[in-house]
Parts: sequence; C-alpha cells; structure tokens
Amino acid sequence: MSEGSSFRLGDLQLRILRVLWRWGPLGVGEVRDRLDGSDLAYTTVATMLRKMEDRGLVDHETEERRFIYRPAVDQDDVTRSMADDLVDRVFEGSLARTVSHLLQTREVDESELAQLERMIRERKSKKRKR
Amino acid sequence: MSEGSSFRLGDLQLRILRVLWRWGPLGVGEVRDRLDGSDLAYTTVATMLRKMEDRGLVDHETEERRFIYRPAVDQDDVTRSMADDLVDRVFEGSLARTVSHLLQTREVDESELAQLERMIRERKSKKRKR
DNA sequence: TCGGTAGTATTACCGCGGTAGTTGTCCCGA
DNA sequence: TCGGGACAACTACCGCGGTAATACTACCGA
Repeated sequence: MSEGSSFRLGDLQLRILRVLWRWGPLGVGEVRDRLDGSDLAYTTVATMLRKMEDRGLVDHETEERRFIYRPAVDQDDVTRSMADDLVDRVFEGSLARTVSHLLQTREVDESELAQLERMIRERKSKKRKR
Repeated sequence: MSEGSSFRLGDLQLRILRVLWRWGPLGVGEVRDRLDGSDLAYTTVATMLRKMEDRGLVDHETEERRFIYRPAVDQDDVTRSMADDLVDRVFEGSLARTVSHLLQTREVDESELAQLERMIRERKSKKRKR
C-alpha cells in the first residue's frame, strides 16, 4: 500500500492525522477537542475529515450513528514522504546538504549531537553488513 | 530583512526562484527556458512571476520594455524556513528525529556518511568554543 | 506605412485547504 | 408526545498555486 505516493498535506490535515495516530479511532468531537490551540468549529473538523476520507487519508465506520474515524495511512509513510519531498524540492536530493543546513541554522544541544553520531555509526555498520 | 517569515512556496515558485538564484536577473522567456522539464506557456511563467512579485519574492526592473526579474529573497532564508517548517510540522521540532528518519529511509552512500560525521564534529568543536 | 513579432496586461478557470453556516435526522428525556 | 441536543449532510465562500488564452502595445523591418 501507499507506494511512492507523495503526501502533500496541509496544516490542519497533518494535525488531525497526528491526533488520530496518537489516540486511535475517535469521533469528530473528540478529534476536535484534542487539536491543540485554535478551537475550530465542530463542522470545520467534520468537513475536513470528510475531505480527508475522500483522499484516502482516513477511514470511518459508523457506531451508534456516530462516525468513528481512524487513520488510513501509516505515520512513517507520511513523514518519510514529506521529508523526501523537502530534500528533493529544496536540496536537490542531497541528504548531506539538508542535514548540513539543519545543523548550521538550528540550535542543537550536546546530547542531540551525540545522538546523531550514534545514528551515523549504526548506519555505517549496517551498510557494511550488506 | 525577512525575519522569521515562513515561506510556504509552491512547486513552480520554488523552481523559478532556483533559476533566478543560479542565473541571476533574467527576462521571462529566459526563466522559462531554464525551467527543467515540462515546458510551460510563456504567459504561465509571466503570470507566476507577477504573482510572486506581489508577494515580495521577486523584483523586476524594466529594460528596453522588457521585465528583468531578480530574486528578492535570500536563498538561505528560504531553505532554512522550509526546512524548519518540516522539522516543526512533522517532527515536532526534533532535529534528531528528523535526521534519524532521513537516515533510515533514504539511500546514503559511504562518502555522504563521512561528510555528515565531519559536519557533526565541526559543529561540536564550534559549540565548545563559544 | 503597415504588418508581424515580442512582450506585458487583463481575465478566467480549476483544484484544494480551510472555515463555517444551515438544514435534515434521530433519539432521549421531561 | 414533543422539544431540544447530538450529529451528519449539504452548501458556500475565500485565498492561493497553477495554467493559460486573449487583448493590448510598441517597435522593427520590408
């Protein structure tokens, strides 16, 4: 499922998906309650969910006349696709350039750097093994 | 200039900006010629450029009745803002999670890994020095 | 002088994300 | 039995990215 499909999600859509990924199947009102910040009209969330269902991003089943929505896409697929999108669109596919840019322009603390080093080492050995 | 302004650019807009960054001030037709792939109608590019000027992304001056466009935003600002956007929107601000994801899902060759290691070391020492 | 050519200006249209009001329906409690 | 609450369905609207046709204008060459 969901091959190379490139997800280009808007803000609200992504926030909704995150809620569903974290909390599992929810009704409209519950999704709405769990969206941080700005509280939207009930119907806004309902409409968005329906649009997202059209696009195959979520599913729903009816339960006592209520719609219970659940994500229909995998979190990893979505994040990967969005990350890939950035790397390709902005950094011409170069992962090194992307990370370099990130490192130069963002605050990174000591422990994060260590974490990164560890990840790279792991990646290296995994590579060698293949 | 260009404070924390978050650039949320479409595909074409980004491609146009890249052309201008690389080649410097250009007329409409020249921009069009340098856009890779899909060749768009002349007027499409012209319209887009005008829209982009409205948003302050490009400038133009007239030269022998022709419009010569040049970028009005800094490449680094744009890429940084787009990268930040991704990290914040998708990875809740965690650079480590972002890079980790990138490392796990993309092909990385040996030399790129080495490059990354070098960058991290550099970043570390720079940090210590401050 | 006149017509083509190059270029800008104007206008239009589609799809989609986002936001929400209004209407319809069903069930539950007073 | 009837009214209100919960909820879905329908409809509408804005802005923007993208795409382009058509109209206008000015210049150049035959």
